[in-house]
Amino acid sequence: MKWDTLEEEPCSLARTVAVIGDRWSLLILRECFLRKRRFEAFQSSLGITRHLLAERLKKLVRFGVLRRIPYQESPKRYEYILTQKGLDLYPIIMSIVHWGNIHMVDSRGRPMLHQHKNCGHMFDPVMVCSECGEPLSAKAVHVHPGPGARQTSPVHAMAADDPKAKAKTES
Amino acid sequence: MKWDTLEEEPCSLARTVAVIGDRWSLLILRECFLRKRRFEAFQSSLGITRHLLAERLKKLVRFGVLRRIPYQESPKRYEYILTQKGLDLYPIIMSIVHWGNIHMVDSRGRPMLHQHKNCGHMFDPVMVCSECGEPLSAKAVHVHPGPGARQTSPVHAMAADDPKAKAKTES
DNA sequence: GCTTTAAAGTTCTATTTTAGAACTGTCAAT
DNA sequence: ATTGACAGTTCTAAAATAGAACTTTAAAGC
Repeated sequence: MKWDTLEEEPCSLARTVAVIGDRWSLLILRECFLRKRRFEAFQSSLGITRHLLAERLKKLVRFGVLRRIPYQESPKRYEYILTQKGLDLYPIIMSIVHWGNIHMVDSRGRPMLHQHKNCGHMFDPVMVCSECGEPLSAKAVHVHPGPGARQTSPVHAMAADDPKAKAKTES
Repeated sequence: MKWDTLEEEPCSLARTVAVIGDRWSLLILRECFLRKRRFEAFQSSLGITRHLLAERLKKLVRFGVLRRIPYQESPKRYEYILTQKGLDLYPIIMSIVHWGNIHMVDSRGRPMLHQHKNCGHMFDPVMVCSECGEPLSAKAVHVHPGPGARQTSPVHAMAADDPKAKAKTES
């Protein structure tokens, strides 16, 4: 698969993976949510190569997740801050952290604890149904094709406008 | 960074990224949640190379996310099913899909819709506080070091038992 | 009996990505 | 005049991925 076409696939998971589904982007975003903003700060706390960091930051800016903003003139210096689109990644980050807390911690326990300012308590994130408020599980969800669904063919066969593509993948 | 040590870092996000943070794993897991179980089914619907698919399935089995189970004898054939640890990835998958639904869909609309069997409604996933039930946002959360937190040094400087490592990274 | 088909991989080379280190340009501070 | 901070860029070597062909076991069709 060509990864530069992943973002055009008729699948919201695939399109999001085009943005965050590589080895470094989620770690960079973790730093963003921990209020890091600058190139040197990212580089030194992650140990990412400068080359890759520059590339990933460009990609995140291109996708509108980060904004590159000058924080001083002469020499012109920039910092990277989360846009609203970037802030909206918070549930993804938190659900990843929570899964790690449950399934990947060692005997020392959790590296981080989270406190909800609204209620004051230490908490875990819980994913619930927007309609009834009950916690969600895979088995309680039924999936339907939406208006943007592909017709029949699998992802990788869609590119060419080959009239036989559909028949071929169904054989 | 060596990616085979990522899973030992004192960060639940990094440890989870060690499991799902590559280009294919999340797409494979999407298929798992859509009830796909077999090698050929994964391969043909994703277009992943057979080599990579075999590697990724091994990795997911090694991490306890999938279990490899024989479904027939002679010739012995196996299928891959989600463990409880794997099923617990559902909030991650759903939050990724939801972000894509909000920020990455084209004019045709969502590729998939989700119906909650419990209440019958089409829904979106919402992440709430386990203690007060309110929806979460990054700005309403305060982060504290937990019992498994690293002491002071950044990730990449922790490996060697070099007594100067700590001082060096603080300079 | 011989050939084809299916499933679940394995093996091979070519291409792309990433790692690791050094280098650049602009300015402020010493 | 030199050093250092910051935000990158440029290079080569190593690793990962793509793409295709090959393997094994056994059932099905002729």
